[in-house]
Amino acid sequence: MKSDDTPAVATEPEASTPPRRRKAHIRHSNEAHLLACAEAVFAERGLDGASTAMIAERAGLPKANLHYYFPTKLDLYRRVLEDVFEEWHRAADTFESSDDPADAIAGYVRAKMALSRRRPLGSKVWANEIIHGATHMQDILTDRVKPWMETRITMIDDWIERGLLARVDARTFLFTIWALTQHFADFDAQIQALAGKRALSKKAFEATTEEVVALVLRACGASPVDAGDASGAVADSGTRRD
Amino acid sequence: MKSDDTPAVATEPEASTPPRRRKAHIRHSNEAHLLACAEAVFAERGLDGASTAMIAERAGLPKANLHYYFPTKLDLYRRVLEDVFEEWHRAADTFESSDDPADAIAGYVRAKMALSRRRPLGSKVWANEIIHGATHMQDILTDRVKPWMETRITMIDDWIERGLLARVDARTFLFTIWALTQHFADFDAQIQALAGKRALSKKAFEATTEEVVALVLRACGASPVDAGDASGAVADSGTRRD
DNA sequence: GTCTATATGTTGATAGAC
DNA sequence: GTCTATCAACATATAGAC
Repeated sequence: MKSDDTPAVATEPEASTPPRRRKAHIRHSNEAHLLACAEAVFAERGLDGASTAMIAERAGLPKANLHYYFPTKLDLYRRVLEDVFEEWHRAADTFESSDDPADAIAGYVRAKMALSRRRPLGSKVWANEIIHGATHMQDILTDRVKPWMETRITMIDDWIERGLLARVDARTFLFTIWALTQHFADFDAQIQALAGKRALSKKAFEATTEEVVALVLRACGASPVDAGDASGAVADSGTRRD
Repeated sequence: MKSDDTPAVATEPEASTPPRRRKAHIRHSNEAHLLACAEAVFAERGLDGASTAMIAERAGLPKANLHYYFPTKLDLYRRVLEDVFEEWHRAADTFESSDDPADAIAGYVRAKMALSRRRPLGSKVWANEIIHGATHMQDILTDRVKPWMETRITMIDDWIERGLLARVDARTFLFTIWALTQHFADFDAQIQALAGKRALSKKAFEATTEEVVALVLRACGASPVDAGDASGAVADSGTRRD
């Protein structure tokens, strides 16, 4: 983290690559490496807190080199946001994996949790940008996220009409899934401070994932996909009345 | 917002106030006004993105005056964080308002949603700080939030053992409530972009609040407190099985 | 495609007259 | 308690030799 001499060489070009392709490869490899380092620094410090010098240092390149590949800091930031969106979008496909609501929703929640685990830094950059007004990603939200959301709302409303789901507000329900799953990436510092641990182990994260799946499925009134030990059921008193 | 001449006079001192008290009043009033302006700028831009010049300008005071009241930017930032925590802590008392889990949980969710509505900027400063590692509030988390959480976990586990709640992981369930309720403050830019609206009206926010209450109560297997039109019930097929 | 040196602006913080 | 003038440090971005 505070390394004064990170080598950070990103996949050396092969010896026998022809000149054209080698240059293209260098560009591609340096860009990818810079993007990864930028994602980390933007996640840790935010757009304003991150300096091009910090990103370049982490990448093991001189600052001028960074500006050679990405003319301005904002260009680099935009590219990071777009990358994060593309991965989110791939995970979002899970929603269509099944026509059974419990299946589809559980699958989506698991995919989102896995993403929070695998790429928490991207989630943080995204969250940070939205908190500060989403000024640099209005187009992504309007042109890409919104259309996706509209189709899923139709899907959910259809499930409700067929009696497969409780009468939830579809939009609020989708926000629920996002808020919950991304919380484990964005707020991990708080989770660690309150749980007194350094970081969640793979096993603990999987347990938490199933806990979240169960919470979400109950919240929307979909029955559990596979009955775990005691996941979906109220202890013994069923639906209580006073 | 881009006003070049915000007056921003915070409650003028009364004419007949004795000199001592008047000076004290000036200090108190200026500090409070600066804290409010700082909260807004920190929320919009983050710790690094916010400059003392911006905060001072919004407060209608020269920058040197800000540094007279708050020696460093970090001092000011810390005070904002502490203020936000104190209000959060007051809302958290709602949890103890009833021994009935549905009552207590619904009340807490409503209090948290009301806070998100009334003071979204504070929530954003808090979220921003956690995303970037919570380095300036480790003590608040450890000394104040964690003890609060431990007692509520005991409470929830007790409800579960008495069969009043589904077998949820208490910690994850509390994170669920936080993630969900704070989402409507922190991510409002995304919500507005995706809903295509400027901002949620008071009525719309209240409807969303009840939707969230219903989701949370179902998620933890507590029965609804007061049966609304169709809030807590699965449409007609009850707990479905394939 | 790489990198040293530098131009130009902004930042947090202070000095010191009022 | 107020505020103008100022400073050293650091920011983004570029010039131009290699």
